[in-house]
Amino acid sequence: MDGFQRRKEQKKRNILDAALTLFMEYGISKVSISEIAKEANVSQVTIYNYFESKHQLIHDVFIYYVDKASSDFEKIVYSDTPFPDKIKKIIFNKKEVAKQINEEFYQYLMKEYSTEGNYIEKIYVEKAVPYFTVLFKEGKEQGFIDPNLSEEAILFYVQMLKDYIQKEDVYQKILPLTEEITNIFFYGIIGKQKKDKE
Amino acid sequence: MDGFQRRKEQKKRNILDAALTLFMEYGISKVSISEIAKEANVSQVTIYNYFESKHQLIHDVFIYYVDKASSDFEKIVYSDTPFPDKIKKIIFNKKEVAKQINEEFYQYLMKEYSTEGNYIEKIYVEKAVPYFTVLFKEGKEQGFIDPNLSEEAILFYVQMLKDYIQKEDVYQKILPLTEEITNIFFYGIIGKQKKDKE
Amino acid sequence: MDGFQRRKEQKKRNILDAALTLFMEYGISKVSISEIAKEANVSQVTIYNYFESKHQLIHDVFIYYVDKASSDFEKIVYSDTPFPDKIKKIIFNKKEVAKQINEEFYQYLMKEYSTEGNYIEKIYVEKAVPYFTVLFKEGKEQGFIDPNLSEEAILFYVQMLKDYIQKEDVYQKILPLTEEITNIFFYGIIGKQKKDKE
Amino acid sequence: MDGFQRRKEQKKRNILDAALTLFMEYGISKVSISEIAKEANVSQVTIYNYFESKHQLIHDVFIYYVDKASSDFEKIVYSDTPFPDKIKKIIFNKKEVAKQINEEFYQYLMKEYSTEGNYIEKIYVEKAVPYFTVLFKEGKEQGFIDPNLSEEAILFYVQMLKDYIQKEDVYQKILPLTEEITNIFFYGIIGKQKKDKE
DNA sequence: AATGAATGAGGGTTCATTCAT
DNA sequence: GATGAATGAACCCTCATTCAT
Repeated sequence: MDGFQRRKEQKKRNILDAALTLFMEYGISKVSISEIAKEANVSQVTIYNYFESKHQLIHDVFIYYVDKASSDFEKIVYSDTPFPDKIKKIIFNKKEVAKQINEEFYQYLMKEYSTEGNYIEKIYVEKAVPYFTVLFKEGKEQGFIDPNLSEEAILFYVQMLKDYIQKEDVYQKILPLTEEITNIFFYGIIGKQKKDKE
Repeated sequence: MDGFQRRKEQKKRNILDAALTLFMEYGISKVSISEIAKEANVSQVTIYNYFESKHQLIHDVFIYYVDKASSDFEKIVYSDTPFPDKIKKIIFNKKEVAKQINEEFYQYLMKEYSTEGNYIEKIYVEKAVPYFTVLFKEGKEQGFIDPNLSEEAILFYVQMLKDYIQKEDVYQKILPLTEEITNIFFYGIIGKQKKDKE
Repeated sequence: MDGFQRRKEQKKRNILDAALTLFMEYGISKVSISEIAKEANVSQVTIYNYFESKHQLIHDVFIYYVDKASSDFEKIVYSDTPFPDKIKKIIFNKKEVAKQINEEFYQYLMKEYSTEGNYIEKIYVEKAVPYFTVLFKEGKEQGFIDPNLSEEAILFYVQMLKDYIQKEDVYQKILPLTEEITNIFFYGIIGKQKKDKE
Repeated sequence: MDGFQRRKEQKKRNILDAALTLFMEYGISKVSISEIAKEANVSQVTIYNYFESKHQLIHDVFIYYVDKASSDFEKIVYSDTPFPDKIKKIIFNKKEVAKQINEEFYQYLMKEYSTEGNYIEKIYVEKAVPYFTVLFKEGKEQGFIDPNLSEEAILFYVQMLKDYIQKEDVYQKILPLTEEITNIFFYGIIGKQKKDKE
């Protein structure tokens, strides 16, 4: 990739970054192309030169986001850390993805692309799910996960916790409860039971 | 309340209903005053006569919504049903509130009102939390809830499950996992452990 | 029609007039909604309140124009004037329609509506052709028109002359040739031939 | 002209051809520089290197067009064909110019250049009129044209028929009327009269 | 000479809100 | 009190044109 290409890619990334930041902060429909342009220090038209339409930009930002996020997953999953800590990190560590993803972002994509054969879903599954699979296998082997539980159910559960906690307003309130939440996750609301003869 | 008043109140409710329906279906920013007016069979200006601005309308719709929702809670909490079924109902039963509440609705309010000293939060706490308290007390007495768990933690957990599952797209996917999800909620991902001497 | 209605209709006509004037002067694509708004002394949005889109406005302007034009035809056809003078008037008299119709106007409509089953064509035929028929019958009876000529052919011919001469730039140049053009129309380029025994 | 020059000229022609094609198909204002660039396989800037502005490009395309068209005239006029057939060819033969010229093209030039002392007019007169003159002389000598008719009048008449028939939509409708139209052109709407003692 | 990248100006359209009746 | 009519501001997008390489 020569200098031209590199600078071009850089600018594209600038725009994607600016858009991602704004989308996550204010939602999608509240953010105008002109605001993104200002944030990225380019003209509106430049954005249109790189992305055909706002729709397309949103789509590309999503891909960009999923890429980033799944690469963070990967690091955690293959890191040299005890299983429970990995889970904690995934659920609670906001640093893992630069910032939270605004819910509208997800909603928008789900709606807009629902006609395209769950394209979004497909991408997500391809990129992120494999790492989860590896993680859950580890969890089961080490006795942290009930072997009777399906991968889908656990995936849903982790996803939910993660997504929910990512929300700015929730995050603040939940911080002091981290330990408790983790416990519920592992042992349920009924609490840790003594094992036989333990 | 005389006839005039009553008719006036009725019209106000019509508008609130129309707005709520549309907000939940399409999100807030996608719904225009003109659409609400059409749905409620009044003129746009009539809406302004009752509610100062779109902002104010949204706010009032939220109050209206919370009222409705908490009344549903109340019924469940005080119903003659085993504790686990109450929980299931709260988490999974979509009927409890007419339709799902669009996420943007929540987000919008959280953001718009965050400056107003968590006004929304206050309302929610006042209306809905008391019922949860009653419910959790019951749960602890019957041994379904670890007595060491704080009310906040459980509340958060229930809320999260409930909110998340309310999402249209999630709901469909989760249906077959209902049993498993419930199990995780009660016993954690580690699964049901045998109690001593049980 | 009460006062409200009348004023509304009046405003609609103002807009149609403004649009017609501008379209005929500058063509369709060169005229922006904002210019029409300025010319009609209303805001852009008002135009959108009356006409759904620029497309629709153009369409309505066309109907408006055809109505006006055919009413002018009617007057000429049923007036108490010798046949040749009627023809002359139709072809040369610009006053008959306020101003010339810009060619792009016609083209635009033809293209845009070609999918709608020649809607434009239908309107034109309904409104204007009947008067031509009356006129040609008169011409044939009085021996001014070769009885072997089909109505279509003559209609085409008159139309063409009329349209062509309506063009601003052509009109100026043609004025001194009026007599000659009329002669060619009646007697062809071969000129007036003596009739038998005349 | 060396190789450089020749290649340069070729590229210029490519651009002119591309522009002419597109203008005739879609009109002038609907065609963007970027589309012309794509059609001609050059960059937008290259177009600006050869032609100062879109305005200038349009102008040059017109010259290019008139050149082409008048060369077609020339061939017909000097061909070995009876006079009436030459006329027919000129009026009805679309092949003579690659495709019809979009009306807007003509209009645009007429308007834009009207301030420049009828520059367009001048070019047209210089290039095309001389051939018409030759033709009409032939017509008069052979008795096909009334010797009392001025050249201007006949020129106008032929031009008009030609232009009008060139229109795509008109052309289709007129085809079955060719014979009749020709007759009207030669003998007028009054029809062929018997000559004395004929 | 040729191009990819960038842009100011402007176009059609929608929206929350106000005016006038 | 209720409404039809009107609007300023903003949005997405396109275009002719220029900059930088």
